[in-house]
Amino acid sequence: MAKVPDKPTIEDLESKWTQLWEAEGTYRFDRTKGRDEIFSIDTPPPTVSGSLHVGHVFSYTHTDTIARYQRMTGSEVFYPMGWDDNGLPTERRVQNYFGVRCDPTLPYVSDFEAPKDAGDEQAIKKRGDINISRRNFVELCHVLTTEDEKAFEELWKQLGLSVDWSMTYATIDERCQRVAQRAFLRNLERGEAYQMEAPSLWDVTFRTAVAQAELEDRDQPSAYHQLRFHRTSNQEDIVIDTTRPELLPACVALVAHPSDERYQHLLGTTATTPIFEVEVPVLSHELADPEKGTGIAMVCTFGDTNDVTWWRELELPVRAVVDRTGRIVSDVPEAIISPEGRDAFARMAGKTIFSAKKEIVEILQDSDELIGEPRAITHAVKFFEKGDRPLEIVTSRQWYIRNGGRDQDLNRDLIARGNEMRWHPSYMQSRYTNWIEGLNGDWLISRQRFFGVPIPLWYRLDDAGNTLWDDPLIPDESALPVDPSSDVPSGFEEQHRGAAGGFIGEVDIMDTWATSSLSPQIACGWGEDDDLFSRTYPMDMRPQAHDIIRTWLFSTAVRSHLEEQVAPWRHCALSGWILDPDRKKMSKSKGNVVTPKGLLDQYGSDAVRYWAANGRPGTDTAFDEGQMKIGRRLAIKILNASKFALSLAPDSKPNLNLVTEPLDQALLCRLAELVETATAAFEDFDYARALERTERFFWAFTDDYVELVKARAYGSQGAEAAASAHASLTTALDTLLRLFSPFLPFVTAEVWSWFRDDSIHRASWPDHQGLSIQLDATTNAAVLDAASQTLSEVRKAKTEAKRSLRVVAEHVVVAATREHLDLIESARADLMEAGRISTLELLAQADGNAEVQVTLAADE
RNA sequence: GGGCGCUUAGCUCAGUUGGCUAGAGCACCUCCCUUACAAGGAGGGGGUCACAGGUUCGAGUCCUGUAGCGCCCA
Repeated sequence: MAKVPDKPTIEDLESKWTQLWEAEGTYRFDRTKGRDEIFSIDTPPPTVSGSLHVGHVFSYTHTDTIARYQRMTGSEVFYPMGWDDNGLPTERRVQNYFGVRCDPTLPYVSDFEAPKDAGDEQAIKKRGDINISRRNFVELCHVLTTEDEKAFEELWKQLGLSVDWSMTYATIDERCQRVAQRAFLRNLERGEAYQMEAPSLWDVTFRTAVAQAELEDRDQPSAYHQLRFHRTSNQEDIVIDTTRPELLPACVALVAHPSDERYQHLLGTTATTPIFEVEVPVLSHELADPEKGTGIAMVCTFGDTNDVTWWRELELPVRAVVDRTGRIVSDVPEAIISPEGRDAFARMAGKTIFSAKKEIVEILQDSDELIGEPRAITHAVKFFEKGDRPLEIVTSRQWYIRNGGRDQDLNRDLIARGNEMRWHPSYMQSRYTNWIEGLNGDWLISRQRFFGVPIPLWYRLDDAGNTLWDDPLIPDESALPVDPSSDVPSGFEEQHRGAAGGFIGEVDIMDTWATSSLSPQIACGWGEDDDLFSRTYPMDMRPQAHDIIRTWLFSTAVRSHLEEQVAPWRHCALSGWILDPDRKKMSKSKGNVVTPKGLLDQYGSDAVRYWAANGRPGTDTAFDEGQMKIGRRLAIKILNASKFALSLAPDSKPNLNLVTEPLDQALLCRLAELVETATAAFEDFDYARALERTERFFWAFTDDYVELVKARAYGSQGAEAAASAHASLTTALDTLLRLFSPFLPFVTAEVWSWFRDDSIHRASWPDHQGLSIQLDATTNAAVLDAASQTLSEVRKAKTEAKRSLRVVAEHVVVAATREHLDLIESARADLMEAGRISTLELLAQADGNAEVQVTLAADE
């Protein structure tokens, strides 16, 4: 047992205690415990792409307070940490850092060495990018992410997360790949995964399909172009407004609202497109907006998602003119037959959307088919959330997982899974429900990227070398993970790859969510460690930010529903965001991100945690160094107050039998109330409330109670009275340290070590009933309030007289009800000593508030 | 346009079954080197709880509407 230091300090507590916790296995998970004894936490693995920011510190601290609380209530906490290193950010860093490009058609080179000039921008620019195979590319990704993971782990340790660091995983490691591929194959087997030639939103910059969850609308300047469509006989033209005149050759129909009287007479007839002279039907559909443009729209392959709906529901043909690079295709669509039409198309072929639009506008103007000038408008356009060019819609073969977007029953089931989880705060559930209700398609999981988990399939080639997409070659589960670009399906040899009668590998990888949606399965050892799985799944808690409800939370619920017919967690805790001082969301793209390392060094981890834990569940919180300063002050105060209590009563074990003084009993009574409140708050995942109440109690404890009993504790009223104060002080200290320990793990561990041999972080959470049951039934907690209030009045009198607090109060008169005076009477001796009162007179009056008159000693 | 939240002191926020004479910290002002703590401590000023109605003995709290802000989705 360490001695109480003369000059306690919070400096360097982090390095001391992280080492001790590591050495003693304080947070080690004991997997022999049964499911009922375990509290399992599904930490969303942070994306390892350079640096953490304070938002991570914020929300992971929230989780850690819950983990620590649960551990103290006797739960065995299962709290592994993962790293999400899939995806674009890593891929781009690898490309730039090493100067390489992935070419999935290249063979794997087993003795490939990372370029020596990695990180040297100029050298890389000079030599140009090196093309390498996917497997070699992924290996380079590992080189970088391993470094990042180390840095992350160090920071988390410094922050004091009570994670079992022996159980980390990375979403691209071999086990995660195996889990992701196995889950996919099971989905495939049950018909939940399927491939389809379908229109999908396509980012021409990233050359990849984009899922519904990754979309965002952005207002873009555009322009309505008014075009004439011609009728077959000499009737008047149909005038339409379009923002995409370059898609005119892709036009397949005109569509008006069924109740729009202006166009009733046209429904069922046909019209021909200007310039290209293609005959298209005039149809009706609810989605045509009579308010928009002229009220009748041109349907193309595919200008926007409405076009896709119309194509599907009106059974229209496909007439694609935009390729995946975002350019007009070179082959003239078959539907265009007129020589003029074909010439016009030839002028657009190969051009970008932008240039093709200029070209067609010119053609339209020259032939007088464009009415007036284009009219500028602003409208919402779909973007990939990470992209900077509007998405195009292309038709391609992609893999999907059913998520209720096209299936009413599944949709309902998934919404119902939301009721199996408790949401913190509860209103967040409606975000989940609303998202599912608004789905209009299944989950697109194909990504035309390199760094990620490959879709584990091959396809046969027939004797003519055509790919037989519909009957994929499926690996045995025991062979997973596989990379179809370098591994060979059973029954084939590498030489058969790409050859007629042979096979080809699927080149796409899975969406990063297709792996990270399996974090409960990954963490709990699904299919790898059935024993662990049965003890930890479904998990108790999943914390996350509220912006990923539609992505991460939802996709995880989908996988869990499909695989285990259960909700993945019992509690979803949603944390808010960090706002900068201008109340803008902190994000890398805004460049207003604060990195946490400096803050942890400057204020101490406990102080930063204090700030974070003050952010209420689900509530956005301003970044506020002032709060960290307060946290730091609180930590120091705990050290000093503890030093005082322990130096007065070094050997005193909390023993409530010794607590005889009414004031001391009153304190413990209030303490029991505090424990009850803090416990209830934690049970409701409201760590912020628990902290706030504990802190409020603590300041009142040091300001008033400690001051009131100080003299008595030094022995001024005899041994028995002193013992009562000692027992009360040590009980309060012992309890407060436990209540603070989830928030301030370092300073509480430090103080605990001054008088206890065990770890406070394995100690039990205080029990309010255990505390109150030992108190005298006649205990009146109001004694503390009355004494504190009176002391405060005496101090006020001294302060207002601009005198020192040490000055003697010769005569103090308290006028109050008999009842109130009785309270003061029972703390009379303490009050007189704390206030340096010579004569304390209690004056009974019938009613009214207590009044205190103070006569100070004359100046010396 | 739909959904969800927020609006309380100059700032950041508490206020959880309606009982408040509305609180805390920061900032500001005054005072005090007091043997746990000057990286302290003791005090003070400061609010028609966004607005308008309603329910109630009683509303910051419940209901309705309005406005502004934010987020998510069309």
